[in-house]
Amino acid sequence: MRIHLPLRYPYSFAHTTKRLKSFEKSIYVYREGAFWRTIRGRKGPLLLSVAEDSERPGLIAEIFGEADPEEEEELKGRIAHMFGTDVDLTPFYEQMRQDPVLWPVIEQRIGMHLVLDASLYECLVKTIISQQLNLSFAGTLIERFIQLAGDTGQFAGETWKVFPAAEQVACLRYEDLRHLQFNQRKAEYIIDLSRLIAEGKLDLETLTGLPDDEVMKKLTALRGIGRWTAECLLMFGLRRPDLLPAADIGLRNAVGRLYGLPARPDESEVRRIGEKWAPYRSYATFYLWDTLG
DNA sequence: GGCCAGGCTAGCA
DNA sequence: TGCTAGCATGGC
Repeated sequence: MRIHLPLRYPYSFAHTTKRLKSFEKSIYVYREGAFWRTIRGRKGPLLLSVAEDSERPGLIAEIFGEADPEEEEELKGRIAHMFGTDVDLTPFYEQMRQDPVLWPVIEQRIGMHLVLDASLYECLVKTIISQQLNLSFAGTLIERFIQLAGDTGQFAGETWKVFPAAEQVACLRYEDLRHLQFNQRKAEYIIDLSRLIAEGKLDLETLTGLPDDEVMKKLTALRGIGRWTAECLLMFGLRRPDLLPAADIGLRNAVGRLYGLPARPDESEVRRIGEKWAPYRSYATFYLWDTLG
């Protein structure tokens, strides 16, 4: 199945996928100009490749595996949402020109969009795993988690891992994750969350229609999810435009460095500096994180 | 070896 | 309501 996706420019596929290369593991691969990963379709795992369309402006997505023909429109919508193809960055850029410190950072990355995870569940689990860990080790743990709990798909003779569904993780024991070097509480957070979903007591998709503050309230009521994790889901799972995870250590470092502050700013200082980025604080955060490399 | 990581909870004042 | 120790382990 081949799907053409028109783009809203400015859109730089190179800037947009650059960040993904650092996540290259079993479910993310970037080769020959195309981004590859597995997703879950109605009938089972699918392999997705996305690249720039060489014949006309836009992206071209190819889907391998047993996709339901009636699923095409749905898949098109999902991929468009993942890659932000209908997001217009122009108003954000117009506003950021007013910030002489941040603008040069943005100007070097014109057309950089955010690529979302394939599901809210995947986003939430990855974010919980990443809590308080350096990104390198967090990536190692995510990879081990996928290898342990994820299933596999066969596509054109190649075997691919698929990010596990909540039902698969719900069957694990805490000690299974302990063996991967998760701490006890993180193992509990992830398995307990997965059990809630598998038992039908929590439906992350219902968050899609709620305003930011209600999403925050629902998520932070769950054990293991604090403000930072909820903000990350809003930004990286739901593509909400105006979040500022001001307590985030990486964001504080980036702001301190860029604005030439004598010491790392605290949360309130970041919030004060970031006020002028509203209503696009998520994008400002995303571009600032990108400066950390 | 020591300190820090794109935090959160539980326990205490 | 606000503060803090403890968590586990890699990276530097």
